[in-house]
Amino acid sequence: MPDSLRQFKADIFQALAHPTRIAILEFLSEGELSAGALIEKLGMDQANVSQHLAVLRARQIVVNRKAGNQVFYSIRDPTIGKVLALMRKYFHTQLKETIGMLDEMEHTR
Amino acid sequence: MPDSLRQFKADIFQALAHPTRIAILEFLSEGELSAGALIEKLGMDQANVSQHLAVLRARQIVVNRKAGNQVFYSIRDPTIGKVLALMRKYFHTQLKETIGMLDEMEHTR
DNA sequence: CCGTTATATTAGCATTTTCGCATATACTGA
DNA sequence: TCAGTATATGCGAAAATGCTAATATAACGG
Repeated sequence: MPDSLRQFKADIFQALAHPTRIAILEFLSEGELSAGALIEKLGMDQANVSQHLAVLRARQIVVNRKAGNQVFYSIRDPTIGKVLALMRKYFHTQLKETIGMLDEMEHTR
Repeated sequence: MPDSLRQFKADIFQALAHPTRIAILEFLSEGELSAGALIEKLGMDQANVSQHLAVLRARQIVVNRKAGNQVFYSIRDPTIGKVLALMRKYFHTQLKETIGMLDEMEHTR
């Protein structure tokens, strides 16, 4: 595989590599939301959220729709939602293993 | 979801967000490889590859096994392989859409 | 046209990442 | 123990990222 394709994938992962952007995508995975609604749900600064949205837009992970005064965001390809769901599963496995390890250490103390 | 969990996910994505590390994981998804074998397949500097392996190790995405002189790496959880496979699919969709768009532009020129 | 609301963009700064190079560590066989 | 091979680590510079504060743009109601 040419490196440019790997660069493309790396760029997508890079876009996902921030807690705020993950939060944004988790909210959006339940449906379209306005920028303002996201800002409120996240409880973060307007400019900050807008910048994170710009990152997601640049990678075409989200698309936006202008309606009068507001801008509504949604996830462009549901595959991204699946990636996040897989990540959730991965996280649970990792967590369980860690707990198991701690448990083991407890017993052999 | 607490932000610390999102930070954890973000850290995993961060670890995947580099073309070289994606290449490493794609090679490893076919099975265990020694550091030297990876360096040869990648055609990159030894120290550089070693540093990327360190990133993947720190996030526990890969594990290593020492055998005499060499160190063999493998992917710890197959879920990571699935994430990469999904990414491949995502990439194809995106590519097809882009081509379709270009095609459209061609016809309406 | 004006003030207000919603959103985006810019600039400056601190932090993090990546790379190349040099060096360190670990194991092997003679 | 010594030379050689395999791998890891430390360090400094350059580039990318993220935050805050300020400013810009766009649409609305009056």
